[in-house]
Amino acid sequence: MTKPTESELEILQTLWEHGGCTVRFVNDKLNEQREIGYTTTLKMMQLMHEKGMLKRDESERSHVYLANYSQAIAQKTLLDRLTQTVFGGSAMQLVMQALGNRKTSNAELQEIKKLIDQIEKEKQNDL
Amino acid sequence: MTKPTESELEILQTLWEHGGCTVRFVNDKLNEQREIGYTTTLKMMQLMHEKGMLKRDESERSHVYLANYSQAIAQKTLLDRLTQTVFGGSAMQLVMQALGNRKTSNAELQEIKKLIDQIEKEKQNDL
DNA sequence: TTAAACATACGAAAAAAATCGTAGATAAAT
DNA sequence: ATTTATCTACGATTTTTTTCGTATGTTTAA
Repeated sequence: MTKPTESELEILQTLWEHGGCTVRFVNDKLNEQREIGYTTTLKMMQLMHEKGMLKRDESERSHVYLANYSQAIAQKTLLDRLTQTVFGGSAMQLVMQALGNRKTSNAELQEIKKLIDQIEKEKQNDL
Repeated sequence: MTKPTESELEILQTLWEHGGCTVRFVNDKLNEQREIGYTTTLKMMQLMHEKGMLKRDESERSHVYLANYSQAIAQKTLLDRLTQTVFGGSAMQLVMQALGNRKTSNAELQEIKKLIDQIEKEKQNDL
């Protein structure tokens, strides 16, 4: 699957969050962020469908679109790319930035620690 | 400063890593990744210079370019955006992915733990 | 001292991404 | 039963990004 553009991501985001959506719904969502014409969104989603990035159900007059590109894959792909392009390949640096630059709740911090412990344990087992 | 495009990032990356560079040098670096003509890179860097994204020293025949857009800012900007667009705003999720999806060394994991402890302490002080 | 290599500037063009108008069909509202 | 609103499809157009050829001047090397 070819990497999504900025606009495509906006749409995917809506679909990831809400599941199956009509063009109308997605367009309304997008318009909460910025002005964008209905047919623009429509065209966009049609193209994404042709590309195989979205699935759609045409049984009703208002077609219902679904993401056919998982959030998990997008996360991995884009995170990898970001790591390469601005963090010189160091995932650690990225993590440090992410943690430092914003308020993360204590509970979240605990969870991350737990995750780290878990990773360390797995490493032990691999020896 | 306007957000850098993909190609601009490639160039910035080289400059961040190597400091002041000639077009020739940058072009050679880029060609280690993919084929790209010399004048293409030249034009690119000239445009970035006009935009204020790069500085340049014209005292020699081969101009020397420097990033005028800090890696730190790029990191923050793009990380924020990625968090919004594919992680539904959750920095934690991003961190988990980053840690889980790749081999991070023990030393690095320790450092992250340390960082977390530090953040927690700071939180204490703020109470 | 001439030819080859290398540099910048400039102008365009090609490619990619985003935007929208209009037509034609169907459904909803009056 | 009309009018109004809503959909999709289609075809362009606009904007942004990427790419490169050519002209022209300056070193370098033969």
